[in-house]
Amino acid sequence: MKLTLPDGDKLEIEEGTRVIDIAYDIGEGLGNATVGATLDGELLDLRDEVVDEGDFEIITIDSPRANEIIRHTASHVMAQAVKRLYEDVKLAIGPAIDDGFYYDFDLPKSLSEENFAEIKSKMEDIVEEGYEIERLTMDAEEAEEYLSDKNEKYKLELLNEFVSEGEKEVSFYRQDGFTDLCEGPHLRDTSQLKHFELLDVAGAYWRGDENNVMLQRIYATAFAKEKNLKEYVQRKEEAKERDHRKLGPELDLFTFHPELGPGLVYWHPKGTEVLHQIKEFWRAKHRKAGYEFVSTPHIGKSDLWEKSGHLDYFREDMFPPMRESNQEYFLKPMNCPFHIQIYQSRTRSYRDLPLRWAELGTVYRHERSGVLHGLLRARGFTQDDAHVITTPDQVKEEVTGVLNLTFDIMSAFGFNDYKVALSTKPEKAVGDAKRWEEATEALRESIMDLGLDYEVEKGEGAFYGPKIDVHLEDALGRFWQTTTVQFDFNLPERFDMTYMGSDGREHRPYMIHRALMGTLERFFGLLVEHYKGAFPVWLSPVQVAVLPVTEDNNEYAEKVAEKIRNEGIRVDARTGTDENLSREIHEAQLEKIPYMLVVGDKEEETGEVSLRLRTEEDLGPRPLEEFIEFATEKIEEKARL
RNA sequence: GCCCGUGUAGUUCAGUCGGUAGAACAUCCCGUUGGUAAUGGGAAGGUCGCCGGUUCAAUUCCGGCCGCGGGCUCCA
Repeated sequence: MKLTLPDGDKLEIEEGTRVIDIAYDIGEGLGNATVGATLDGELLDLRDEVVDEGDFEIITIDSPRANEIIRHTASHVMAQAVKRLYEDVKLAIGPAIDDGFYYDFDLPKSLSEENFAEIKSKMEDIVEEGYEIERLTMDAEEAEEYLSDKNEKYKLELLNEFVSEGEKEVSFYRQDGFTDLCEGPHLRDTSQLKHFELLDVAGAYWRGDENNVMLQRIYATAFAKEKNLKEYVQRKEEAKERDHRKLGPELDLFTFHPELGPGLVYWHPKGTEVLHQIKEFWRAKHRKAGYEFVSTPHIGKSDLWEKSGHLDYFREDMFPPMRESNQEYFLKPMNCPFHIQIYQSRTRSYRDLPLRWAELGTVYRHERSGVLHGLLRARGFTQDDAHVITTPDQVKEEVTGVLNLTFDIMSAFGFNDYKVALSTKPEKAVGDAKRWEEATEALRESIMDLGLDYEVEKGEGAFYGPKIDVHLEDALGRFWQTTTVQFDFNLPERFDMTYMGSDGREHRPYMIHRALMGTLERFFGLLVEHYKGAFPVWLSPVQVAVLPVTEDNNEYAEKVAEKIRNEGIRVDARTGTDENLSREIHEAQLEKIPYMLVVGDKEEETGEVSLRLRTEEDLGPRPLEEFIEFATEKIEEKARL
């Protein structure tokens, strides 16, 4: 049989030849460097026998795909180290993940970061001792006996599952005395493991189920080159620097006051200014896209939530009710039932559709205490919510419209890379099959029409309808879920929404929930991290700081500021302080104010201002009018600076 | 909600092997009128997260609760 090599050459091999033997066949150097291979993109262990034809590529320790293998082996080495160190350790699972790997253990001792040094040092021993890693296979019975002997109850559970899935044989990997039920792939030798770091210890439920016991998980990472490990650590530090929970209070944008209610945001004047800019922009874009705006109450009687089904299915996530005489009122966790009331206020005709109703609706959800995370996961938040109510034949066009609007808005914030996910019908679902199919197809076709790459998340849709989620990539290459476009077959049914068709009969409309930025809080948080607090001029709470050189220039500074303010630009004259210029610049710099105007005797004489950017560039003096023109233009075009 | 960690001035942190605490920055006051990232001096500021227990004495030891952080689960 033939394999196609990366350079296009065909390699004739005998079926069942091992990866490592193929590598040596190509060249001895390559053979020595081999840690695995890919066949049509699938990762193979170096010990695997190749039985299919396809695109074949050898992986050496330096290739990007090698990380997966390195980390998998690193997780075994870590597990072995933990077993060497502590009593009564049972192994659960230890896979490679995106940025590293982890291993889940069950042991009586509770692990903490203080133990990292000794674990790492034992790992280094195992690396130094340089054990060959061998693979062995056992049939189900043998394996069961072996694992029972070792008292590895979690591994036994996994084994039983494999067997019930029809596996006759399972593989183990062994280095020194350490043997682990494992599919691989792995390195050839523990000495190939060079650069690794333990990162965190955390709890994790066995099999991810909160009804199961909690295991102890150690997160760690490993790389082929020290340089890459350092870069990774740096990236983590950079992310810490950008953390909106640190920058928010530092830049006087917002605070939390947990003693007065965890997960509830207090927006300071500067944060509120930024928020207003975002909202104004959002409104303008929606108006242009043919949306109308609605405003609805924050609370509603229990009848409403009973009818919507929230009290049955969402109650845990709602704040407890407030009572008024013998009635219960609930804070809204969603806006939809209210929008439906507006729809129901009169008989709707097919001529009215589509309706596109948007509201920056503030909702409250009683999120479980452990999940709160600054602005990204709060208990009170504002959705940039809208409901699109359409006839069946308008569905696709409406979805396309929503996606276009999304990308239009996002590009203004400098987001141009996305991941799109289409989630299909889950096992437990309401609504008829035909509607599910139509809606899912409409979503799919819209994505295709826009030429977007997307992934299908099978069965991941909500019980009430399929959805599209969009994840944005930020300046640090991290992805954030923002946009969601969801069909709802449940609420129109529950509220018996109808419209009069051209045939004179009542029809059930399609309803689409959509939030483009997701929630303003979350979006704001991600903007802070994306920009590292240095908002583009149009968003900056203070766009210009006027800095007098001495107090004698205060009057001129005020005059300059007034002229700028009259042009609608947000400006702050720093005349209330007698600090020297360097100090004023230092402070404006820390506040990340885009433009600093230095005004001293020289400027006062000529009616000029000296412009300094927050990027530390001194652009020198220019007439005030010229600066105003410059700034206005930058704001207009939504420039970064 | 669960596991681990953690909680000292506005902020970042030190400290007390049980005798009620200290620095830097920020704040306020005084002096300096300074030309592109921190002027000098002084003052004020903390029931050491909350409640309970042990003790002559608790910020320190023990227990409970709350919050925060890293994860897990959850996000109809």
